[in-house]
Amino acid sequence: MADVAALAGVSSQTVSRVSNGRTNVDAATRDRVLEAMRSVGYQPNRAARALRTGRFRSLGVITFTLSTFGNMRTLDAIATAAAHADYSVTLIPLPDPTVRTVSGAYQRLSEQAVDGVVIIFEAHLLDHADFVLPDGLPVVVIDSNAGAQFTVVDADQADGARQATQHLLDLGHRNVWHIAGPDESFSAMRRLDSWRATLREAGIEAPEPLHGDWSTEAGHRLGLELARRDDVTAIFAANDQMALGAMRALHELGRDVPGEISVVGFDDMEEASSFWPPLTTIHQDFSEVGRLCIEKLLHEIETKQRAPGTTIVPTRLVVRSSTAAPPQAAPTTTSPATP
Amino acid sequence: MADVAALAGVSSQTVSRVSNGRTNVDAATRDRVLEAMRSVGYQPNRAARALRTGRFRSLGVITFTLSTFGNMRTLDAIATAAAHADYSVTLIPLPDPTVRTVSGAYQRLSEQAVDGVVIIFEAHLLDHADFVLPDGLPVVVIDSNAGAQFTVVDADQADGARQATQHLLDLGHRNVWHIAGPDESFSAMRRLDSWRATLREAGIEAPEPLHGDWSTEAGHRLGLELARRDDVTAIFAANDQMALGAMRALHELGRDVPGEISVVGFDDMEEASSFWPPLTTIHQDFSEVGRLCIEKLLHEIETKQRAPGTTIVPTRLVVRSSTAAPPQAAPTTTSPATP
DNA sequence: GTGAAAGCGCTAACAT
DNA sequence: ATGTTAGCGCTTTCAC
Repeated sequence: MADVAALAGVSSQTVSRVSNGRTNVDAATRDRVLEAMRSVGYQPNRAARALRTGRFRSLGVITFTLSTFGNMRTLDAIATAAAHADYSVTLIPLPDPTVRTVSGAYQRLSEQAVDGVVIIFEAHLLDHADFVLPDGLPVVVIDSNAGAQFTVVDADQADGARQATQHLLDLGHRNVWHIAGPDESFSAMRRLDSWRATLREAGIEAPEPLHGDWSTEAGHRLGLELARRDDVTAIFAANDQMALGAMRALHELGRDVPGEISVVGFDDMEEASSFWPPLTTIHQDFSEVGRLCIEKLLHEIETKQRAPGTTIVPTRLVVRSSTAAPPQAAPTTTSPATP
Repeated sequence: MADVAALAGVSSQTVSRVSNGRTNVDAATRDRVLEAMRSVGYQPNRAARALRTGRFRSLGVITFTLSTFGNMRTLDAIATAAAHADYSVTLIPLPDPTVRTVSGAYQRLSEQAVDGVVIIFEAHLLDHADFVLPDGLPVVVIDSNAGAQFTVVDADQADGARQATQHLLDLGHRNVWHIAGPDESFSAMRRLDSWRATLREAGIEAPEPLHGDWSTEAGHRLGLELARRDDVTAIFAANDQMALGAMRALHELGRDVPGEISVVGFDDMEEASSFWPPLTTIHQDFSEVGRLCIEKLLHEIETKQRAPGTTIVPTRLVVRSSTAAPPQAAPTTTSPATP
């Protein structure tokens, strides 16, 4: 910077002003400085700037795994939205809980040079003693019910599960079986609760749900169990991957989808429309969730005000070919009451 | 830091030494400092440290999109390996090329506070005038043929494509059609070249390849074309998603897989084993690619020595149920020559 | 083994 | 519109 200042015949302060796009610089001076910057190959030092301003212009994203479809899509949206606001995104992957306890790494997340963080996992896990967020660091949480304490952004899990279950009921199914996600997942529990509530509203006692870990393998294993029973005509899986695994199990056992058994997923991953049969599922707008996260987070950073509360992004049913009326359902006959 | 020093009754210098784990500190003094740190809630300031040392302990990952399976998995592996070495990972998403040209953002990537970068896209795109990497910044490239100039780590695309094609040939297919990736992709071209070469070695003239953009939609569209021809018995798709789309097209047109037409993919994404039929594909070890990237990059950063060259990670064929002998192939009869 | 002094590159505050 | 001064929190160097 000193070089640039010398070359342009100005003070380093003026160089700083030009570098930061301040307006109170004479046009001619600015050009001279710009030219000097170019010839010297000047590039601001972020560390020095951060040290001085106390701001890193960087956001942290904390997550256990990137390997689920939803987390990845959300991360993509977050990175894009952050870049748009000229913030960089620092990934803070967490080893799984057990390993973490041992290693004691990330004891003070605060060492990370970030102005705020997005957390993509259940907030109650933050209670771990060895996982400490610095006081005052703005935080936005996805997939959580911690709205009272944190700023939360999430897709409408409950309504999505309701739509899925209701769709099956509307088709004439007498009951709907559920392949749920793991207990620790807030979304999994929301979907499960909502599925059960929807059945109850229809006067139906929900069967015992099966629990998987979101993987196709779990879906396959659980699907095999369901496929062997002859009273099952409709399955609502808590995500597309388990739905895919379940459909594979159904195919293996020669059960026709949707002729004998209907299947609905959740997520609407890109591949879902090419599964066989194309999967009826609940569409989640991950991009919008990611975008809103950054919007909220940036707002908290800039205003220095916490704004706890929950923002819900709608989900919607996408009907494709994995659902149909149950085999034993009588065709919809014109009731005598209506001509 | 000054607070800690005062509380422990030592100089800030000693606090620094303890903070950095230097050995030349008296055990008693160290304990006193540690205790003081705890009670004050001390946490080192990364910016100040970076300013002083000139090192950020952060790695950048530059990529166009996270939405392809391979990029995602690679990023996951990179983040994990980097965290292991106590480096953080900064995501540097690039808007698509056209937008980039307009915006002129990322003109100087160097402003990012990173010690080195991993680039997950074709290196020749670096030639764009508005995309400048600072001199001397260590770089590792994935998916590239720029081994002479950069350090490159990649899966063995050529051998994978060879195995896929040969597998189909070994099954008795007289020819193999190819759904290729986009021209700009180095891996796509490697797979295409290798497919063609393998056919040529078998004395077969390769048919005209079809080009998709890696998406299931493209696979579906191109699969429809292929499905309508009656001379096609074997398809090698350049990734699993296009293979999935192609299988959907085949199902829609009532063509049996693998009875009438065999399909092979590339990537071995987690879902592939649950596609219907379970997909025969080429397994890529993304974790190993990511791990090696970081290993190489860290080595370059620490030694300050560039080490151009290409490291290849093996790929392997995973046979599942989407491939079989062609319908018209005569059963393998015992040749008169062998008893 | 420990401390004092200096300065990394930048910008906020004030002065001109 | 531009310059001067000071200092952010740390580590390197050198002295003791």
